[in-house]
Amino acid sequence: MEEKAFKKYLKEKGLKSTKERELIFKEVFSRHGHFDPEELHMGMRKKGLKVSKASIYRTLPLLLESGLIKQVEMTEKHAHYEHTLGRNHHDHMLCISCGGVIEFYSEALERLQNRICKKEGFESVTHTLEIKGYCGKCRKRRK
Amino acid sequence: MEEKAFKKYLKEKGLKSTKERELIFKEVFSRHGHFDPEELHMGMRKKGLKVSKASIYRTLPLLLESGLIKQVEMTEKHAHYEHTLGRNHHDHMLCISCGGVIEFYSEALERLQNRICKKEGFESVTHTLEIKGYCGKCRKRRK
DNA sequence: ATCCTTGCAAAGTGTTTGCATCGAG
DNA sequence: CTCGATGCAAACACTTTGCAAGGAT
Repeated sequence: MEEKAFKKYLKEKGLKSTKERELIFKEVFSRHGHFDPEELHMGMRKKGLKVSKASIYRTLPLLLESGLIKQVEMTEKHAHYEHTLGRNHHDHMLCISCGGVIEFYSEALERLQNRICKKEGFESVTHTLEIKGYCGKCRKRRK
Repeated sequence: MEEKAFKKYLKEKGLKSTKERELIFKEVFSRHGHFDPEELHMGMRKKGLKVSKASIYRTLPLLLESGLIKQVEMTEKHAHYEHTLGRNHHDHMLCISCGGVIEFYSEALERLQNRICKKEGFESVTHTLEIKGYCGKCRKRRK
């Protein structure tokens, strides 16, 4: 199991391997799809494992940092809106190295996405695409 | 101005056109990028317009439903995670209505993205695509 | 006159934190 | 023995709601 990876990460960070962290780790990896902290807590509770929500909330960022889980639905914690008149859509490329942002728009990409949505019976309202990598300048610099 | 569209929407719904709703409408459309309820409230306050936060929170869903604004970067109000082991890359469709998540993968989409990156001189490392909209079930329910 | 809307403050959610205690190293 | 970790409950930040008073139709 990749539990070792987690323990290794904890050790490197000078953090401790505790029973609770182990239990949380197992619960996370027993799941197949997405989960939120609450679901995780309930899942453990049903199995008779008693770990506080606080520990779950404190452990998830560790799993995140260690790369063992990832966050989906980059939820800002509050609602954001924009009005729909006169703004056109674009996507982003984010340079990991210099932090630069390239905005781009591709008609072909939009069309392809729509086709994929149709296949799933999904009605697209909006989307966010972020490609992370290295921009032209930084790529040259790295060589 | 599209203020008429809003008034029309209110009328159809049997709701009233009030001074507060008008002010909120104007503030929303005076903005160019994204905003959150708090920013909106502060913006109005600075102009000496006094409308309660509650009214803002009650008016935004109306603007949303009327299609005059859209919601960005927010589907649910809590964190979601998934673990990264043994799972291959996939993207997500998020249902705005029921919170459901559809995972999908498209080879064609990946290829197209790579092509776009190449054109920009960008070296892609990873990406996240989230399409927000209405899933099949919710689409039917809305009709 | 009716019934929707407002502002306020209280109640809800989801998440974070202070503190006393516990336990891994 | 030493610090980090835990559980609990209080604190937080954002959003929703109950209620009495006000206002649009």
